[in-house]
Amino acid sequence: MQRVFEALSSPIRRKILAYLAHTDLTAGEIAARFEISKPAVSQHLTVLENAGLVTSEKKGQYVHYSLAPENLTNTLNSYVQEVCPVAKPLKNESAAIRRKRAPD
Amino acid sequence: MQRVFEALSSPIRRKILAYLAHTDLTAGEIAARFEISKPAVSQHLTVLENAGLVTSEKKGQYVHYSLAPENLTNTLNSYVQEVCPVAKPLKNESAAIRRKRAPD
DNA sequence: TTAGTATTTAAGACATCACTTAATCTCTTA
DNA sequence: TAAGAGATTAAGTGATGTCTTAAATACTAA
Repeated sequence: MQRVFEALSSPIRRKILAYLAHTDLTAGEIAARFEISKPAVSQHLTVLENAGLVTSEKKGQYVHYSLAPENLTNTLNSYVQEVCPVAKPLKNESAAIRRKRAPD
Repeated sequence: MQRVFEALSSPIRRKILAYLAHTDLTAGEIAARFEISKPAVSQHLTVLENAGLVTSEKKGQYVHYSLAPENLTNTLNSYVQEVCPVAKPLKNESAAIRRKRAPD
């Protein structure tokens, strides 16, 4: 919980998550999308991984990073429910998406 | 967005929000629940207010703080939808709560 | 084995954050 | 008006976060 919110407090880290939401990327591919140094990006990736928001897998000399969406979703939704139990949980558009899925 | 996540990155500030989720409190009542100094709490309240997560109203010599649940809910839910558009948005229990409300 | 690429680790500089105490401001009430 | 309480502002200090460059590690391929 703490690590998740700490990880999300950085704009760069949120941007990394946004990239990974579209597709997996290697460390180098992620670093190429920012103007800061590779070690700096690597440190951000470590923070995200320690928060359980991304996973990494070494393939040869590359390290592939993937989004771990469940932890982010679960943490934020749980927190919203904890602090705002009576709040309208979602915007209409997302509610519409949800209706198309099988409710379990 | 940035201010919201920045505000939520502090355990003390999240705890303040949790208190305010139950009831409005004055600055002094909030400060009494923590071991840090009153000015420190006041600074945290400023951060929360600048993020739009709480509102304050001066009544006589007291300042009453209230949760502003909509901004928190909207920001976090929007963010979840942005990064995890295919994720199951809410836990079952909260989905149940939602079903009881009028969907608009 | 050697050179080159991908990535992380290490060390240190600099900025920002969170706290403290002291001072200030506002309001109440004797 | 003066004293006192509630709250914030100001100023300074120590801790934490984020960046850099340099070095180390791991893998690939000539």
